[in-house]
Amino acid sequence: MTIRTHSMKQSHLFTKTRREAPKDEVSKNAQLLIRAGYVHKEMAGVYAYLPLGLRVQNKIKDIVREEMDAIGGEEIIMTSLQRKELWEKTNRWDDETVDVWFKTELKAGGEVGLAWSHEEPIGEMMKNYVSSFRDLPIFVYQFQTKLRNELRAKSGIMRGREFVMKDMYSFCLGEEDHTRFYNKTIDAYLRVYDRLGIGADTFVTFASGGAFTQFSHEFQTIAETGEDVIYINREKKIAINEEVLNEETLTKLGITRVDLEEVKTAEVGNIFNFGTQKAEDLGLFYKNEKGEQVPVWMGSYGIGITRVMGLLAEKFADEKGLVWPEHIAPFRVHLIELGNDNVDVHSEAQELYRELNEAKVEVLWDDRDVRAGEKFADADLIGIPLRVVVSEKTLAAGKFECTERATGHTSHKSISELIGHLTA
RNA sequence: CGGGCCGUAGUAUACCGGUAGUACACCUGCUUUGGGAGCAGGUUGACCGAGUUCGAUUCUCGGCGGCCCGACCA
Repeated sequence: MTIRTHSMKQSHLFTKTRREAPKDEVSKNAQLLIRAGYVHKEMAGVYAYLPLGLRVQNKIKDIVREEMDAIGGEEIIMTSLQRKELWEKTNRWDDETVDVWFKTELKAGGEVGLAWSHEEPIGEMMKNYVSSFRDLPIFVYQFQTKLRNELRAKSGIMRGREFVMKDMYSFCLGEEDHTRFYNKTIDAYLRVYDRLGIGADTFVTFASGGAFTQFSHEFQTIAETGEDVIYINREKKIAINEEVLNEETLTKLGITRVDLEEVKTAEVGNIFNFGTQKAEDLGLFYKNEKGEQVPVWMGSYGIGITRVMGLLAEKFADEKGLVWPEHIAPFRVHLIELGNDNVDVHSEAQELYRELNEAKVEVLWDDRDVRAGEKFADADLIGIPLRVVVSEKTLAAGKFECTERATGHTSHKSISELIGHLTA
């Protein structure tokens, strides 16, 4: 699990909120995330993740990590610099074939590529570890920064030139094993999207498959900012990408065109069956029980971590700012202390902060010496699920004022009631 | 890569062929203190290069950068 501090004082946070978004930032996710201090734009399509943004990114990764581990994934990190020769083996070094390459040269001589995918390097690496049928299956995954020289970056953090992706690769004995794992991954992905709060809007989508299978599967989430158009059947919970929408597909899936609803979506995941072609190109073989040389059956499985974050930012927001789901929010509680010059209020806030920490509740404590209105506006913008106010009023009442960001619902709770509520 | 729009303080916006004004932010002081406070004072700016011109932030060209539409996303 990611190690991070549980809580922090807002006076310690170096980022600031902004009243206005940069004028040339049109996408909603970038506007909100920049205004609230989650990300910093370095250049078009390239964003830095600041303390709040990194916490959110890590929460998303944690959920994905748990689900990948649960189906047998082993986490690794591959390299960002990649060998030219490797990609020449599969004829994908050429800019004509792959048009998103960033390439550079070693001072010592030789050309290297900057990682836009890891299919080839990981297949090559596995030659070191796979030689017998006893070595398979292998499922590995990583969270890695991908670099893609897109002609046009757009949509804030949803389509950048540098972005974080979870990519998993499966290495199986043959089609049967592969299919079993492939289907397990579909279930795992659906659990991920459920836990991210977008399960109801996310559809497994039939898309063009490439050289080895008729279809690949995309995971598409209904979203206004989406770049894709898909056709969904809510009842059967299936969807078809427009690129494969034809009579043949419809017949195969047992539906007709009138059963389908056209929606705009964002692709949040994509999984592929490579068959044995890539292993053959790379020379990744194993010996079966009979001593025969057999190519490994490969698959790849991606989730765009930062794209999902952008999508969540857009989907969970209102006119005041971000409204993070509980398991994604950078903190669980935003503790607002009003009237810092009141010694009793301050010590009460300190005590609450201490007790919440002890109860393992992540808190952002707004201990700044600014006016109430500014604290409330910032809290709304930052979008932490529960706002807890400590002030002279709450001190007199003997209970804290607790307001849910999503609903605006306010209740008054004692420390023990609050902790009970949060740890229930 | 094709097409379009744009580039003025940290941010957002004005005006202007004669060296730039406002708001927020920031700094100082006083007042204020439950929904982005008030007053007073202060700091900060024309993307780069060339051309036209007596003079260019303003006009022209080029570069660089940003956003949008399309294409692309194997």
